[in-house]
Amino acid sequence: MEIPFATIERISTYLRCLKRLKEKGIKKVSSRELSGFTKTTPEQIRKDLSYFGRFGKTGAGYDVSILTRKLERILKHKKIWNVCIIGAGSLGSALAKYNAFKTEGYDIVALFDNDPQKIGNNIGGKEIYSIESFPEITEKIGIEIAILTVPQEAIEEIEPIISKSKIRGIINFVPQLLNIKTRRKITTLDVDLAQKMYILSYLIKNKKEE
Amino acid sequence: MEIPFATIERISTYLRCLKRLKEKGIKKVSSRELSGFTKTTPEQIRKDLSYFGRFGKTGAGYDVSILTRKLERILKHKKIWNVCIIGAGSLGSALAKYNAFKTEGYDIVALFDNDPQKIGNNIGGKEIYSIESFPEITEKIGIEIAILTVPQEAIEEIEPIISKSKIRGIINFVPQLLNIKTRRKITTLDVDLAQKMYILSYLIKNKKEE
DNA sequence: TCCTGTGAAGCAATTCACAGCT
DNA sequence: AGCTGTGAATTGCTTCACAGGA
Repeated sequence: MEIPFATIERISTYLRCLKRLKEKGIKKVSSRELSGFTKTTPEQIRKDLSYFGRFGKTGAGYDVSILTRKLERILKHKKIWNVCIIGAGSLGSALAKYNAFKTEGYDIVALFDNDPQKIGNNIGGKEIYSIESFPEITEKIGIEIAILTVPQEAIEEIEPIISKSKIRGIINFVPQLLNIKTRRKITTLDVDLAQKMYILSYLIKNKKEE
Repeated sequence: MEIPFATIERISTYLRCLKRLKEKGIKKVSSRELSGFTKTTPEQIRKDLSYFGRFGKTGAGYDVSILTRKLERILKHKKIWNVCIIGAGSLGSALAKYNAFKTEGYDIVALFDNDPQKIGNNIGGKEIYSIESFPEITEKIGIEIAILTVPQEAIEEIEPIISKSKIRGIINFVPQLLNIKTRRKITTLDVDLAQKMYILSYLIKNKKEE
């Protein structure tokens, strides 16, 4: 069965909420309660979960711990993913320091740049390596996910280097699609912040009055 | 007619591509050519555009300049939007320096923080103001969009302050939904980077072999 | 001939409604 | 009574196929 992409997006939201509930010591949650923390309906939550199995108890809702574990297993087949950042500019450096993903099991362990001035420096305890050593270093450390934050002009130089490596996934902050050959080989997810701005201003303009 | 959200997302991608083409001096583009820069089909592009009008010439494609202008008008009813950043931590500061939106007409002009140490400082030429002065300053400067990059714990303190202001749109990097009252009043767009990580690892795991 | 614009068809996702468990 | 899980109905989106203009 083909699982809708939107379902995957929502599942990761549910997981985030469940983790919060768990921290708060809450043991049980119903689809109705969970929907209060998201923009979805209880039916949608149950349908989404049903793609992957039966996790609830009829009449009683879901066990927070169990559901958390199950959803984690659905979304992550490794407990810890090593992640690197390509492009140690302001955004790349910030993400390295920010490191909001570590608690979720995505650990930023290295940065790469082509600026000799930067190479060897440390950002938030992570070393900046030369982009030339990308394939070796990533393989040695066991990095399979890269966050791409290079300037747009650098994209063409970078792509073949990534392509040669063992990288399996890219989060791409560069406002340009990687070429089709790269995308076929490596799963890429585009995050275009300028696009978000456009969308937001459209939504503001066309906000429904209530 | 109700315009699909996905259409709005794609339209902003088309706009980005058109701007690039314009810079390169390209005058004409067909839906087929444009689809080469996106993940869409020519039919989808034509359908998306048809929600808003007829912009092409049969047999000849689209005039890049004209279409750019039209799409900009669809997505932005103001030429320049002033934007502020709430939370001058590493992510907020990076976005202020990064400023990739300026060329798109979204200009970051101020930051806000609650740390007395930071207030008065300058980041990329933008002053950091006290969060207490948020409603006055934003109104004075004419800021209608805020980028929210505060730590999660600060959310509850921040929300009533934003609510009291003239802010109309929020790009929310905090991995938590704002409360429904705020969301009804202010258009919010959530950008959860940890969620992207989860989605990426799911996609890696379930990548279709070809 | 080439390309746009668009109804109609086809497909996919969401919502409904209820059976069944506790 | 309260809640899950899920076929069926519905809604919404995308793709098809073609009329019509340059």
